[in-house]
Amino acid sequence: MSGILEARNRIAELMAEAIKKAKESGKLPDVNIPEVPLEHPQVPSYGDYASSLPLRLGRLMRKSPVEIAETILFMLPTSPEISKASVAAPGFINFTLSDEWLTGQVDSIISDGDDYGRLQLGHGEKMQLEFVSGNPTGPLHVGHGRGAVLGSTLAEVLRLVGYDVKTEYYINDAGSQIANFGRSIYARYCQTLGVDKEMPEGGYFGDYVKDLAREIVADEGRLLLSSPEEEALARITEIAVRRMLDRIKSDLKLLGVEFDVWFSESTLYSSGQFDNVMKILGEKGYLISREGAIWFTSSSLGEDKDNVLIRSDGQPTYFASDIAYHYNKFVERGFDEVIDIWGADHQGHVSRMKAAVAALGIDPDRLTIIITQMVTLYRNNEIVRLSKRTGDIITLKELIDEVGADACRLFFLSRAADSQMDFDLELAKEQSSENPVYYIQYAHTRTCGVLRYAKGKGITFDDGDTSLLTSESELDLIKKMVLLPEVIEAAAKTLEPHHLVYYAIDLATVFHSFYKQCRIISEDSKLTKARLKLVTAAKIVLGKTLALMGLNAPETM
RNA sequence: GCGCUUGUAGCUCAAUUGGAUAGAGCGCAGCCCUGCGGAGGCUGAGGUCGCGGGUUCGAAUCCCGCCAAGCGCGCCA
Repeated sequence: MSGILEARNRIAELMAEAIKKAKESGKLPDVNIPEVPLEHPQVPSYGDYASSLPLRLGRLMRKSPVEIAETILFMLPTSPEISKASVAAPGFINFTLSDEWLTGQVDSIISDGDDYGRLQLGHGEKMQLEFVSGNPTGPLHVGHGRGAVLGSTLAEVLRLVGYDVKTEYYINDAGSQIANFGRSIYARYCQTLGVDKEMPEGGYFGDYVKDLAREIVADEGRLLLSSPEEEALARITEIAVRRMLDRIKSDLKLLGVEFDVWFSESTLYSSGQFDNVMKILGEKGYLISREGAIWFTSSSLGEDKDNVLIRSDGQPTYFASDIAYHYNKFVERGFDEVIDIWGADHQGHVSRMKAAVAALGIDPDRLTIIITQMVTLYRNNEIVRLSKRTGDIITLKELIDEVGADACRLFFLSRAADSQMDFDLELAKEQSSENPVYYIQYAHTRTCGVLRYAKGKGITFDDGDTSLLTSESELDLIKKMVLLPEVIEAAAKTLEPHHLVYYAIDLATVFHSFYKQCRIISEDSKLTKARLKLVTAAKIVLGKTLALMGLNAPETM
């Protein structure tokens, strides 16, 4: 366990011990004590941790919270982590971490190195994280980018805290939309070769469809015109989907997002898993035949209506294959927990998916669905819906090309998933020099610069004594560095990695402030060595935070 | 109409999940280079936390009711 969490636990233990002793000696009534709450006071002068436990015990114990707090404080054992504990109205106990403990953490961070922040929360539990999963019928758009950044960051965080995480992209390569896409490509293919062929109704009219058709013409020539239409259609669909997927993969790679598994929907059918799951649902009595279709009786599970699984034309719906897919995740592949990240347009699907999982006899609490709200693009305060270049919807690639991958990631990451976000393209570019991403990265390059300079001067500092770090800006920096494990813990528990962004900005701020305040390499060789250790540790923490967010940690800028 | 999500500084967003004086970036008004990288540091102005009730020691946070925005409500995915 990392330092700060040990210290925090220690404080909770000390309090529990104090209360126990107070109860035994009759100074406090014998009531059950809830878990000790510990938080960071808003005002730094109050201390590093505060507990409101006395306030909560007030009613239970029928005593004034201040009195309870004073009794606990009186009984509180001393501990090297804590230099000061005090009572504050209306019933808080405030704790200050000792300078000795804090400066000792610098050495501890250095020895942890890249493992700094590693926790054991997951205990190797098998967890699957599915995200993006955009249909291979078109390029990824901006909203997919948000899910991609959230998902990939979450995966890193959850791995770091001890989950066995697999990331997965579900490829909807079966069903009516794929058929429709194939017919659209086929029509464009024919048209490109001067053969009259109408686009299907509700087909894909984007320019990328024409581009794809032209690519296929370039590769295959007129060959497919001579095949029977059904055969040509199948072949063209296959080629087009593969090409679309390649493009999706490369767009994601630009954002630094890669997947462990690309799962094909059509394998659910070819392997018989789909039929098996339908059979199970039928045996459990959740299927009903009505109006020529087969329905999932979700209303019996508290949903507001039933849902069609097999259409009257015999074709399964997307929902049906998604049920089979989730059965595959939990039962066939044995994931303990599954997290799906979906766009806002899928939120109507959430509760019925959970109902379906429950119907299959799987505890629906093992499935967590995160909905990311919409991204609205702006340019100079005007909403941008369509790309000037193609006239189509703005693609993820265009966004990355325009603002850069790091800025793109940081921006997407800095908003909680459930709040809609506005993304002003001009602002993102204009501010590029003032952008938080550069501010954070610059802090990292500064650590590198100093360490380079020290190395050039032949300074070694393995024997540096960190207890010499006593100035306010040094201790403020250490206090912030020490918090990373707590931030990671919070991000993992709430599945909200946006905390990392705010932490990174705070960390960069205290580092820049320290850098301004303290001359690192000076005539005082002992202090120089101590400060170089501090800079080394700061580099580790900044680097780790950037890496977790999937941002570059440049040595120079 | 029903469901989900959101409403916090001029703008974009946080708030350790019920805690003490609600914070940051941008923007705005100033100040700081005799420094290892100024892509930096420091200071200031700016808030009825959408509105109204309620719950309790304590509410931006929980409950109820309004108002507003986004997304759903298909034998599309």
